[in-house]
Amino acid sequence: MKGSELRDHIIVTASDLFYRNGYNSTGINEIIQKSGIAKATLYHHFKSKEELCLSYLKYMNTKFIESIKEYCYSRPLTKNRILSIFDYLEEFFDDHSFNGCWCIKTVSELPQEDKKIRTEIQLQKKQFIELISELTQINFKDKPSKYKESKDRQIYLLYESAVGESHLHQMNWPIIEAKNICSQII
Amino acid sequence: MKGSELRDHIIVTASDLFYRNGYNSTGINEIIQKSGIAKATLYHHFKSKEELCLSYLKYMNTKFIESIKEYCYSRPLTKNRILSIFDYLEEFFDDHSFNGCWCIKTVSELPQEDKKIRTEIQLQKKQFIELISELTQINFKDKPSKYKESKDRQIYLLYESAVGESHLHQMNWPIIEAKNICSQII
DNA sequence: ACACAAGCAGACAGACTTGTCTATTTAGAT
DNA sequence: ATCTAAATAGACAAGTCTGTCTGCTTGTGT
Repeated sequence: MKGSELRDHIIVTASDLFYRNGYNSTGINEIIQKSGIAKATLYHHFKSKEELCLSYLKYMNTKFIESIKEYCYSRPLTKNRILSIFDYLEEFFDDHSFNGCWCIKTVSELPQEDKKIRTEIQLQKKQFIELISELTQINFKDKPSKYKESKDRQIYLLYESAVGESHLHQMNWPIIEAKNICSQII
Repeated sequence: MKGSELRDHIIVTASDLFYRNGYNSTGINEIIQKSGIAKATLYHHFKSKEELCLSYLKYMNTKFIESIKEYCYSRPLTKNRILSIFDYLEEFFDDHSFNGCWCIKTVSELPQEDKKIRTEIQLQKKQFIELISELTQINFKDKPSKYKESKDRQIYLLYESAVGESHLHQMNWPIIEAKNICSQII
């Protein structure tokens, strides 16, 4: 395995563990064991566990944005296209790997002082709102831009609660209800 | 200080630390130091840190439910009364002690296997939905009970995202937008 | 063929963690 | 006044954690 491939391999392995079992509950030793690498190798590629955490968040976000984009853009360009974000979430929820929002999980485990992680997460959320904004380009066309901005944020809120609450209650009604609200406000 | 008073004192101190700095980041030694008690005393009142965690969650919930009930029931009994839950949240948000949802925070830090904590949290959320249901008794009166149940859950979702996202972004627009949506669907 | 970078295994430091235990003192109830 | 239960301080066990370091092996480019 070449250097950069190995780095990615570590990120994938660590991401799976962080997302499934939590950041603090996942030790460096577990990561190197599951990755099949030496500890010195890990610290050769990442200067600290926190840097690995940042890579984990970025990896999850990249995968998510690419995947949901592909899913939603394959839908017909109508006012209802935005609703497909909830269909995407339902498929993700049914997947055994679903474990809620990695941003919320991670931020909950870290002290507030950790600015690097917090700004990365806020960046990711902004990026997601931007995606929503693209998906609603056909909606709210004759309304002022302030209005659209507000609507996009509202849809974002609905999606976020659908993720968090479906995970918390281990049921899919939050996704269905969030989609219902969304169809009312678009 | 009498026995039960001391127990409550420990819970209050621990709750402040857990909520502010996180469950895993708060050690037993910090709790006893801030409480001004001996370690053996803590373990006399709580058999483990997990039991103290459960007391923390119950304490936060009791305080919250009592406080929001008092706030909302003082509002006139109209269809808009339910909107006051967002006004309550805004006041809580402006308070320096606001740090998001303790349930989400705690569940994010614990392994999934921890059933005791998870069921307590699901219980608290059900209790909160029940409170919403009381506040919307005047709304949806002529609709079937299934319809009201659905609406109550939707309002619950809006409140939850308002809590989580206002905390994440450190801004109050999620509260305002959630309230806006709510006023549209009631 | 040789050099250098990157991998390996794992010991180790040092700082944390929860929970137990001993030994002593305090305070309230009968 | 005496007895019992609960408080105190703090050492300690047994384990966790991250990150560093040494010594050795492998593989690739020139």
